[in-house]
Amino acid sequence: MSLLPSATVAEIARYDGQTVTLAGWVANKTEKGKLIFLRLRDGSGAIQCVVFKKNVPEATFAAAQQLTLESSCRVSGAVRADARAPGGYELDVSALEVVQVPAQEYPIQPKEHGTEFLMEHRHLWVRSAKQHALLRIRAEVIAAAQEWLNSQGFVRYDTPILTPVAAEGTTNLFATEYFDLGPAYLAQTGQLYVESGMMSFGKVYCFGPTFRAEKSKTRRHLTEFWMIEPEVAFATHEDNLVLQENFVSAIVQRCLERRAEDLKVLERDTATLERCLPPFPRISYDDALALIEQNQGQVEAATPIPWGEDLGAPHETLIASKFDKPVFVEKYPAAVKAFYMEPDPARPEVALCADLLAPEGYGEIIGGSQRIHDAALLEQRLREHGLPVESYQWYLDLRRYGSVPHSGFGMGIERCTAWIAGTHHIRETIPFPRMLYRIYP
RNA sequence: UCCCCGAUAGCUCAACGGUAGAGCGGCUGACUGUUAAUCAGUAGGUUCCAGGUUCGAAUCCUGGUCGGGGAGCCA
Repeated sequence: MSLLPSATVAEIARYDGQTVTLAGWVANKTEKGKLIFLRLRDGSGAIQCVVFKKNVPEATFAAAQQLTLESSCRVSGAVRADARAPGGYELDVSALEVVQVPAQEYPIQPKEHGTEFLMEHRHLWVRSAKQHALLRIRAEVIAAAQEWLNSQGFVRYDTPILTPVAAEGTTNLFATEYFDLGPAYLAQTGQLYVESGMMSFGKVYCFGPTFRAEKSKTRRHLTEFWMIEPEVAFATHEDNLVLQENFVSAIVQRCLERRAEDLKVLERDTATLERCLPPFPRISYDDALALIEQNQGQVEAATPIPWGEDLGAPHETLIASKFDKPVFVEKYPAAVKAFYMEPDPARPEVALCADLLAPEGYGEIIGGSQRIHDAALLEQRLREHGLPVESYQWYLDLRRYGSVPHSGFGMGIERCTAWIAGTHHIRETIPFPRMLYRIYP
């Protein structure tokens, strides 16, 4: 015997006139004497179920009266199109099987709550309509990203989460003891490892959680976030930018196609998303400095900076505000960037790198570069950054045996989702966000 | 690590040194079209913690705890 429903709310229209059994949770209930309205949520959507006292046995009506918010139940009845019902269809209930009525009142009410309260109840909050829509969009972003790369001939190549050394510096790492082999660190990128796969398969990507012990307390930061990192052999910096704009556009367009309902729930203005088609505008770091100079005062704290200094968050906001599509900022001073970035042959003081800034102030969603493919230069950079060259021998090997120019990038799933969904804070784009002052639940 | 803000009923908040309050939610009752229903009734408090000032502290002061926003850094 199965307890599975015979239909889902998402496909209710095809059952018009038929009797079906739905299974789910009570999202809302209104009693009106001999009439009870239940809004039933089944994971695929929500539908209004109507219980008339005269249409059901006394015990069934009594059971319906007992239901409270988030009670679980199985409901049978005839599907009927009704203009009065939200969603266009409702269920005329003929039978009701209560699975559980909570002993205590469900904490989250259909009204305003504070952030702290909601975060404390994150395990329940994910049932709410807005969170449901947001997490569905996250799932779509992930599926779209992987399926698009697969369709382009990429091979998924999983990189380790426990690593012996730091890729981008040592201060922002979570450490743990690894048996008798000393400290191990949670990966803050899969990039170095994925480069080995690039030499094996040509086009690869890794996808998984990454960890940064940064004491960041902003709406753009999590200590644990998910990143997808493609890497391509023989790809130059230029090729890399083309790949990124095609990749991001494909993800956005797929969300527009398949998650229109969820974007509507979130009241997302989709106009800027629809414009998100290649090519994306590109400006150099030098142009960015000029742009900041010309527009000072427009964004608070976006004050002019001397050449060689990295852009801050307010600067990125100002730059992004000048474009109606994602914009690449390329060729940063090599000194402020990671050790593995290839210098521009025409101007060795800048790196062949780019950040992709999302429109509307959602910040940097991609960071990428062409990688150094010369073993001697790479080793020199390791030394300049004070990194232990012995630990990077395997990484240097990649440049000793058939080295080729290659490029890649990393896209943050949460930041990308926050932008597409139009959510202010990225903590809502992952089921259980990990932040500086929160690890529960 | 630094700067700013906050903590009062289950939730969202008010109470300007002088009796601890409202709305929502809960519970009880009424209602055949509700969409976060409406109406009537009802229960519900260690005002984050510790100390201080004062005749008197939710309110002022000091320290702490927890949380929120931002910076730096990054995706």
